[in-house]
Amino acid sequence: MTIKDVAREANVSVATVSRVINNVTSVDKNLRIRVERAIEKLDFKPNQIAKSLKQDITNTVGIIVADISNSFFSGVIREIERTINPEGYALLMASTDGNVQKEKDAIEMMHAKRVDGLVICHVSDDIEALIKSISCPVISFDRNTLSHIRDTVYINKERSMYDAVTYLLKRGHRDIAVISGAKGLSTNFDRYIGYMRAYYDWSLMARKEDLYFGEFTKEYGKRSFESIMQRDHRPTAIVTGSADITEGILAKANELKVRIPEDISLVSFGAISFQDVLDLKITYVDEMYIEIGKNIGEMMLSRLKSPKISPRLIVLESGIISGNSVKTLDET
Amino acid sequence: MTIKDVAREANVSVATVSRVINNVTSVDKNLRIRVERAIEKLDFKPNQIAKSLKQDITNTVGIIVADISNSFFSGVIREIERTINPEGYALLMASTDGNVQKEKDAIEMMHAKRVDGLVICHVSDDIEALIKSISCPVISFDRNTLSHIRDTVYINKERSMYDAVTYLLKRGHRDIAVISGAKGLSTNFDRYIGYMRAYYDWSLMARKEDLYFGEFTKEYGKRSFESIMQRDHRPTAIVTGSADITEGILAKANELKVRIPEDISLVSFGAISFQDVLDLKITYVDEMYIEIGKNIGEMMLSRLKSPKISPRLIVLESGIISGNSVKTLDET
DNA sequence: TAGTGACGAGAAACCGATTACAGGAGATTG
DNA sequence: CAATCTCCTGTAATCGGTTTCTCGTCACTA
Repeated sequence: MTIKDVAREANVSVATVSRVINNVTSVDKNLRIRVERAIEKLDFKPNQIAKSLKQDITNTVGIIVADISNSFFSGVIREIERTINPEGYALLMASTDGNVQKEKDAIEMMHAKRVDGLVICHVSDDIEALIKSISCPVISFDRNTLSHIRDTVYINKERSMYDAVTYLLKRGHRDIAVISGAKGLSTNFDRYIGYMRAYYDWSLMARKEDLYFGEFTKEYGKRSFESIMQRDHRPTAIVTGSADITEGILAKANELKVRIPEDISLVSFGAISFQDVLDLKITYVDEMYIEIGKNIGEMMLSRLKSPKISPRLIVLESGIISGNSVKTLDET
Repeated sequence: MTIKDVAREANVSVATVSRVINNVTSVDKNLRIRVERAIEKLDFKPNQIAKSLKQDITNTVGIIVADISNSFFSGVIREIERTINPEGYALLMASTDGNVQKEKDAIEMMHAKRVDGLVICHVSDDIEALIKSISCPVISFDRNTLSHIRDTVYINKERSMYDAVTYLLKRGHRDIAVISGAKGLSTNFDRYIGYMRAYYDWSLMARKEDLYFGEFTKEYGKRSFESIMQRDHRPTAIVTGSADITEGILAKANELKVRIPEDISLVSFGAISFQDVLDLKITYVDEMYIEIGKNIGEMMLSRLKSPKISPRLIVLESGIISGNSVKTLDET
């Protein structure tokens, strides 16, 4: 079932059929009706692949993240879809599991399939050459790409961490631990700098043993928290790097009968989904996945319309939502 | 940058380049080397679109669900991806928001893009004609498609509901409410039948006012629970249709200071993610998204290899995981 | 040495659409 | 009324690969 069959059925040329379908230039009314009848009769559906080949447009945007079942990513993706779908774009997705090779494979696959645009939350910095070699617009998110001139959307994590730590310092905490994801990610470097800057501004020395940079997982949250609880000298507060980590901490705290905030205070990056089920309201930094997704989607649409405009950087400033997971300490 | 450029650079025909790339038939060693050098030098990446057009194979599987940010769906999708990625398939996704028109659009889009296979958790039964018209294999999941002969993967929800209700009946409950999603979905019809069957077997009459069929959302869970709490004659137990609904109930119960299981017992379809944070362990029916995703992925791969074999139905039997959210009532 | 077969490489058709180009019919103008 | 212009429509090229077909070369056999 191709455009040829329709042309034969309607007794016109394939060109005319194509013109009717895309209603470009005026077509004689009678012919148009004949073609439309034929299309209906044969239940003809144009082959996008052929169209894409000729026009070099696929109406597809690729998205590469570590794990689509992570609620932050799936939230962002959902919002991107909501934004670009009305304009006719579909979403081709790939997960990397944080694996550099998989990430490279995913980028090559997206290029091979000629996506019109690519959204990526990259794991490795080793992909710049690859990205440069593919010709479509690329938007990075949740990662700072200082040196690389490219469209980017992210939350100012340095600022957020600075605010979170300052929030704790103001309430008397002087020994604050950080539990976050892999050290190599820019998003964690940003957190590190924010932490150090707050300590610097308060003329305090940070302790190396207070920095836990491992994985953005519930499991890592559990492990780190347990290890903190076994220390002789414990921090009085913890800032986590993601909602998953926070959940791990809460689970382990529940298991070990550690009370929050009585025994240790907690500030989370990202809200946990069951906030309203607990009497404990976690103080958290909003991860704003809806805003991020929307910004990415809109940026992509504008970029697809005008590829030539210079790269833009959208830095979202997030705020702290106060709960009751932080205890105010007496100054001594 | 096309295969022609490579052919010119290597001073061979395009056919030879193609043969080298796909290493089909033997190619002279010298020529092969020349071609490989040219590919490397020009950094040539074949255009999948062109290949797809000729071969009528896109190496892409489509997936259509209501909402990708729903944790059940994103979990299933992740597992599907894990299964089919190693075989070279990518995932094209579309959300429907439970909207019939969007669902139809999504199916047409998938067909236009000529996916090799399609996985769908459909909203409407009104799509059979559409599905039949597209020529690729289609797998339904989490929906019973009694009348339609098609590959299907789902959990036996009738049985699960029967077990859940029986579990409660055995513990002395005689007035059990159900809060679940839209009445029109087969998955809820199945729950309904399971519920009625249990009541029948125990020679009890079900009450119409105990059946809340609305939406699979946290919000609906809250609303329904609140309305239950305002009733004069309250049920002693609730079975929910999804983890989202359960979360809504827990949130509202926390707000209204209703204690579980002291004031009302609860059984959930699907585990909540923060089970281990609470002292309350919800008794739940495992939703088995990993098994579902894996079964779908494997079914799809086998189907893509042998399209002719007759449709298969995989019905997963789920079990009840006991917690402490159900109170045993004294028989009166 | 002529005939046969195997093998490898290039030419060209092909996939299914879009689109540049050419040409015919009818309208407009001098 | 002839020349020119417009407007449609069809023919054929095109997108970038794959694949069939054809043909030349070489080894082997009779």
